[in-house]
Amino acid sequence: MTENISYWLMKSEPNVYSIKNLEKEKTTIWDGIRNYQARNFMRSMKIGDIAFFYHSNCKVPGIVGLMEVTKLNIVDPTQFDPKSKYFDSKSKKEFPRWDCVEVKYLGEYEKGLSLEDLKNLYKPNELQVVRKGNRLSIIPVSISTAEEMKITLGKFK
DNA sequence: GCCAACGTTGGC
DNA sequence: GCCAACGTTGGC
Repeated sequence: MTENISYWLMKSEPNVYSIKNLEKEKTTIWDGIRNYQARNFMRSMKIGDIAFFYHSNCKVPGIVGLMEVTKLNIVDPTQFDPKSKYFDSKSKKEFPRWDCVEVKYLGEYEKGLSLEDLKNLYKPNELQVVRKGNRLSIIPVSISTAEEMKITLGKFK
């Protein structure tokens, strides 16, 4: 029963929220997304979808782990919290602007794939994250690329 | 710290 | 609706 699964890549800065944080928490809501394209990708996710956990803005950026989408359409609470850096004064409770998904920890890879590895393996049209200047924090990954990457990534720790 | 590549905002 | 100015992301 894998025919309807979509694959994604989700970035997080490890000094903000790393794969170790997710390992401890087991699940998390992917809050703080303030980009419409990224939000819309989350809206098109389905339960059971698989996402690669990517560490960005760090010494060795790259894929470090794997997650599964477990809940959809969660209103992002940080948009209503004036103390949060993600507070959005224009978002109304009746019409929340930002929503997200919950994801579950599946594992951290023994080796992972650095951005440098990914650039050697894939062309920009095969994997958006290797495209120069790509700033989108949630991007779709094609089934063929994703399945190949899973094989290359190998075992969890 | 620099800067390329965007996305957003707001004046007109 | 255009576009300049500004802000942010994120690799390097």
